[in-house]
Amino acid sequence: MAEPVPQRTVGRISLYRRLLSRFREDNASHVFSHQLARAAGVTPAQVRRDLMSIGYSGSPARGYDLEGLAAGIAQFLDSPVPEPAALIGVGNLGRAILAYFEGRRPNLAIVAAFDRDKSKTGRAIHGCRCYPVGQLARVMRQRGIGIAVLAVPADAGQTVADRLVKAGVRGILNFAPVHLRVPAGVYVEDVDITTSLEKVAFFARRSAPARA
Amino acid sequence: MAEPVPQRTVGRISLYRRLLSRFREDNASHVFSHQLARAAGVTPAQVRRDLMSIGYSGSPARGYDLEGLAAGIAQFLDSPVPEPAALIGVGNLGRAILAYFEGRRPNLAIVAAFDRDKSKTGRAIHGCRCYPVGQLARVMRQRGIGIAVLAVPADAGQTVADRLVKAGVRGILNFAPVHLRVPAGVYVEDVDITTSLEKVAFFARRSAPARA
DNA sequence: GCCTGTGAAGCTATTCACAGCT
DNA sequence: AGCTGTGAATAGCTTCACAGGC
Repeated sequence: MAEPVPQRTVGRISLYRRLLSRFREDNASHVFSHQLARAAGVTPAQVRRDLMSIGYSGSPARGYDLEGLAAGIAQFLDSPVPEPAALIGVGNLGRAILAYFEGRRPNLAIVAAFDRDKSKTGRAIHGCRCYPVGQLARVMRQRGIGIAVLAVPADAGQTVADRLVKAGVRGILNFAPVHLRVPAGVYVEDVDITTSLEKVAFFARRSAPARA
Repeated sequence: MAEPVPQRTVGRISLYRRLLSRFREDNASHVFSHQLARAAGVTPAQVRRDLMSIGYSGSPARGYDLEGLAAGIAQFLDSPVPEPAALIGVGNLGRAILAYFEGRRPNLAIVAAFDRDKSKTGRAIHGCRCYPVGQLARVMRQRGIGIAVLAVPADAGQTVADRLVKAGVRGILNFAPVHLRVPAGVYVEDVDITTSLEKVAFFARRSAPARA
């Protein structure tokens, strides 16, 4: 941990981990960098550099040991203690996100949901209890929640972000199409679906026409 | 259009456009680069360079004309003709995406949905007609669809991508947590929610503890 | 004075290319 | 022969800093 690991590398490490299961299914015990690279859509050198930067080593003869690598990634990426997360905004997108993460990684799970609409609160949705936003700070502190997934409309984004910061949030996964202004020390990762679709449309147009 | 505009710039241009409406509401007729920069969370120099790279100029005295800039961005980003898109995978996430884009940009709309589950096909969901995947190629060609949003499980991702390519797709917005192997000329933009959440957890942990 | 447009500098991330190992 | 680990080179992106204009 001498040098800070670049953000992109962290993202790819998470990807590599998911790919490992595929090699396990083939009853392989080791993978080479070029195999992982092919599966991830990056260059072999990139894979080697990424694994180097998290301090994991392979053997020139056999490549990377699957189990050892999985353990190495877990040690690098995962918290040793559970990291409960909250969802704010139980609309269409919020519910889809709840369903998406339901029962995935026990150590990194959405354990509470919040909405301002009273008709959504008081019950459980996809196995997750739903509270009114007024109880945000109380529930977050009580359950030790430091991570939030924000799936509210754009105009509510900053207001909710401010409340999250006051409640001690340390990281936000932001689906609201606004730039959030947060103090240093709070990490924000934006997922901007509209922009992503516009990028696809733009670059699709530039590419060579499929056929005559 | 002498030099190719970088991918990141295209993303930010899309963001800037959405921010413009906020300034319009304040009855402003012009914006300075530092205002846009602040709203977008980037540096003023970045804004100027981005606008330069799409060939739009402001005036040193007044900044950028709101209407002119909006028109300039539209000319750069948008297709002059409608660009119909398809959604493949009408699960929780797929339905949320349909709702999200319903009635947004008339020129860039999801006009057809596909699923392999017969119980979902034959009806309209969020105003979008839903077909069995078997009809993918037929409907896509008939309606001139060149853009696809992929919201299927990981194990179906590559198979569906292959079918899309055969049906003449030019760009894919991929929510499936797999790397898609597509021929050159097909643009793929990945949205990997699991990786994003793991990044948030990772960097949240590194940041300074909120308080004592 | 404060802005834009932009060449040049600076950074960060990726890829090259090869020594060393088996 | 073919792999990993890694310094060095490259490419790509961002920021600096200032000339030019109102």
